[in-house]
This record gives sequence, structure tokens and C-alpha cells, in this order.
Amino acid sequence: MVRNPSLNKLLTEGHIPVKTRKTLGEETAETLRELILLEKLAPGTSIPERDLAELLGISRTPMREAMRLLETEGLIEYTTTRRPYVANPTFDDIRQYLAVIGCLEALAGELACAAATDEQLQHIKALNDKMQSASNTEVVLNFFELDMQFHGTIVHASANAPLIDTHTHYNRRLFRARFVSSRMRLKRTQTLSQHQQITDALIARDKDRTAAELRGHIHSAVENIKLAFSVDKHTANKNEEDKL
Amino acid sequence: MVRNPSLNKLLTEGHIPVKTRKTLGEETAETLRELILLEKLAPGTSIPERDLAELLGISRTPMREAMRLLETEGLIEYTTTRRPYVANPTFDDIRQYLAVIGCLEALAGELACAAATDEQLQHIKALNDKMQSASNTEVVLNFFELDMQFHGTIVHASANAPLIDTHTHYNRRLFRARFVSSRMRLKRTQTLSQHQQITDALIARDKDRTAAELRGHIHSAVENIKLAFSVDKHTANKNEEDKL
DNA sequence: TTTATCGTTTTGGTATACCAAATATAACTG
DNA sequence: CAGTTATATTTGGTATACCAAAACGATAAA
Repeated sequence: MVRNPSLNKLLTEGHIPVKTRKTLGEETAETLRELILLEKLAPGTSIPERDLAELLGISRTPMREAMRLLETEGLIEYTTTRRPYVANPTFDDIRQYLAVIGCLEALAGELACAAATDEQLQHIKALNDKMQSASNTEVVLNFFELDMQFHGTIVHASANAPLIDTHTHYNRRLFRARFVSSRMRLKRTQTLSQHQQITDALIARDKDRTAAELRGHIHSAVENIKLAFSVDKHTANKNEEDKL
Repeated sequence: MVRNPSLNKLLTEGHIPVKTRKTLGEETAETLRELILLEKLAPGTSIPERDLAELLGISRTPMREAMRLLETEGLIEYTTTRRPYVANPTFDDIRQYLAVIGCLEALAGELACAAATDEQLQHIKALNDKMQSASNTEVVLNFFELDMQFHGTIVHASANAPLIDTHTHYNRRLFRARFVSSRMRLKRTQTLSQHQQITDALIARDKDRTAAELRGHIHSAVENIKLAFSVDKHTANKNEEDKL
């Protein structure tokens, strides 16, 4: 806190938004996360603490902290002898993640029906509109970004902090899978119509319908990713053969 | 790994269950967690790294690691100036946790209907039977233990590792609340009848009914904890007054 | 050629030292 | 005496050193 009593009072009363300072380890976690999600660090890569710390010009202490953080997020795993490496989830892992995130988003949708402000609903609607109209003209990455934002905004509208937090974690584990899936534009019309249904249900503040729509949406995400996964593995194997 | 190739083969083929060695930080996290859940470290208590490390006879490094772990579990929080203290959730926080854990358990119940082995279902039934018959004779703590086991076993039967993990985390955040609630034996007959319904639905492997029963069960947990919370706060205030 | 053995190097775990920021304490001033 | 300022102490963040375990590599034996 601040020494000055009168200033301190201001802070205590919460008029000024105070954000806790970020530690070097947390910042490192962010850059590490980006490296992993953008596949600068490919799945399965082993990541010795020293090398990575040196690479980023920091000591091992905050690097370890960052790696521990990413471990709880499921982006980094450890061998039985505690050697860290970038997680490389199987399709079955991903299906499990999706089962959970589906249930989380359904809950979020339910809560959002009661808790969302009109502004938030308008924002969701705006995102949906943008996706609907721009689906053909926009480049793939933008569409993907919009998709993530759409879901994220719904979850935020639930106003349930731990739910938002847990959702974020699962989203990170699924980032690559969703990205790959989105890249191949599978069933985009289906995706768009589902988004439309979700948006409508939300604006009507219809809990059950919103939850059901979100559940169905994630359910078809499983199918899309399954397809994307098999294609991806196939090309990966071809590359392997090329190397041999 | 092991140096000997033939031994190594055994390990790789997974015939021998290999558990990754626990680090001192993780062990410390466990003891710390116990200290917090058993209120040896009361909610709100500030916990300086050095003191606590010295208390447990270890250096600050693993202690920091442990505290970081408990932070992600929500048992430890940090002030804006990064001073750690034992989390002290409000009733509203707890309600938010319960909303999430309710949805998680409902999902687990659904999955368990398809994934559970007959042995697991029998185990769940056995736990329920034990609670039903022993509810009057057993001491409070045993009843509480059985209750936790009952729910935990259902979640495990879902065979969804990340779900189990996330559920464990939320359970820890709710441990004290549930314990306090359980201690005052509110609506125990209701609890027992709900457990019976859940067990029946599970054994019938009826997804929808299981999910619905679990949802309802958690919903009444909110009511119980709400009541317990107000009583607890009241006595706490009385104690405060006693001190003055 | 394959497999076991031994010495070397790498790597994660832990303890410790140091610093800057934050807190507590004392001195001071209106 | 309330409130400010200056000083001392505590505390968390980071870097670094050291150790034991693990991985590596070369050599020897079957």
C-alpha cells in the first residue's frame, strides 16, 4: 500500500483500479505460451530450463515459475524423470477437453442469460453479424479470431470469475486444435448458423435454449476437429516419409 | 530412464506403473494445503515465505513453488503488492464455485453412465448404502468423509482425466464451506434421499436423470451452505465481540 | 552386431545471496 | 495530537551456486 493515509483511503475504497504488478515469471509464461501456441515450440519439443532461460535472457528461477504455470494449464508436461516438454495431446485428450469446455460454455451461456448487460449482448450480436457478413471476404485468421472472441465474450458475460478462469485454461489447451480445424473451413455454413442460433437464444435470454445450442455447437466442433486431426496426422506422416 | 536396455523396455511397454517422483515443492504444497483446510492457517492469515519455509525446515525456493501451486488452486491469494495470504472467500465466491462444480459433476455423472465399470457402480452403491444406514450412528466427520468420497468416486468413474483434475481443484476451494455445512447436519434426510436418487440413476445408466439429480443436489448444497455461512458468520462476530 | 559397463556431461532440484519495493517504526512539525 | 516525513526493517523477486540424478557417449564384452 501507499504510505500517505489519505491516499491509502482512496485505494481501500476501491475508487482507483489497482492491478497487481506482474512478476517476471508471469510475463515469461505469456511469451512462452505464445511460442507454444504459434508452434515456434512444436508439440513434443523438449525444453531444458537453462537453454530457454538463456534464450529469453533471464535466470532459471522465473523460467521455472513460468513452466510450472504452463504445466497447470496443460501446455507443458514432464517425463517420469521430470524433463519438461511441450504437450502433444492425442485426439482422445482433445475430445476430453472438449467435453469439459462444452459443459463450461453451456453453463456460461445459462448464467449470461441472467447476468449479461444489454451492452454485452449487443457486443455478442455485433461479433456474430461481423462473422456472418464477412465469412467469405475475411482471411482465415480473422475468422478464427472472431470465433474465439465470440465464445470468450459469452463466457465473460456470465460474470462468474472462476468459470471465466477455468474456461480460459481449457481454451488454451484447445487453441491449436481449434486453429487447425478453423483453417480448413470445414462446415463453415453450419458453424455460422449455429452461432446465429446461439446469439438469438442469448438475446431472448432463454437459458435452456442457449445452453442447448452451445452444447450442440461444441459437439459438432468435436466432429470437425476429428476430421482436421486425421488430415493433419496424415500430412505429418507424409512429411516424416519425406525425411526418410 | 534406466540405463539397462532390457529393463528400459519393460518400462516403456508400461507393464510397471511408474510414478513421477514428487518434488519437495509439491510435497510442501500438500502439507500447506492440509494446514489451510484444517484451519491451522486461518482464512485471511498472511503467510510470509521465509517464516513458513523456516517452520517447515525448507528453503524459500520450494516454498514459493508450493505457494504458487496453491494460488492456482485458489487457496492462497496475493495482495496488490504481492503479499501472500490464505484465501477467505465470501459467500458469493462460494456460490460461483458451486455453480461451476455443479456443472462439472453433472457432466461427470453423464459420462460415468457410459464409462463406469460395473465395479465402480457397485462401489458407489456401497458408499451410498453405508451413508444411508450409518447416518445416525456415525460421527459427523465420517459422514462428511463418505459424502466427499461418494462425489469423488462418481467423478472418477467419468474416466475424463482433465475433468477429474478440475473437479479436484474446485473441491478444494469448497472444502471448508462443505465441511462447515456438513457439521450442522442441515437437511440430512434430504441429502440422503438425493444420494439415493443419484445412485439409482447411475446404476440404471440413465444419463439425463443422473445429470439432473446431481444438478439438483448441488443446488440444494447452495442453500445449505448459505444457511451455514450466515450462522458461522454470526458466531464469528460474537467471538469478535467477546474479544473486545 | 548387439548389449552391458563405465566415465563424462547435461539437467532439474534446492539452498542461498542480494536487491528493490513495501511495511513498520521513529522522529518531527504544524 | 494528527499527520507528515525520514529512517530502519521486513519481505518478495531474481540471480547464482552446488549437488545428485539422468542422459549421453565411448568402450568393451558376448
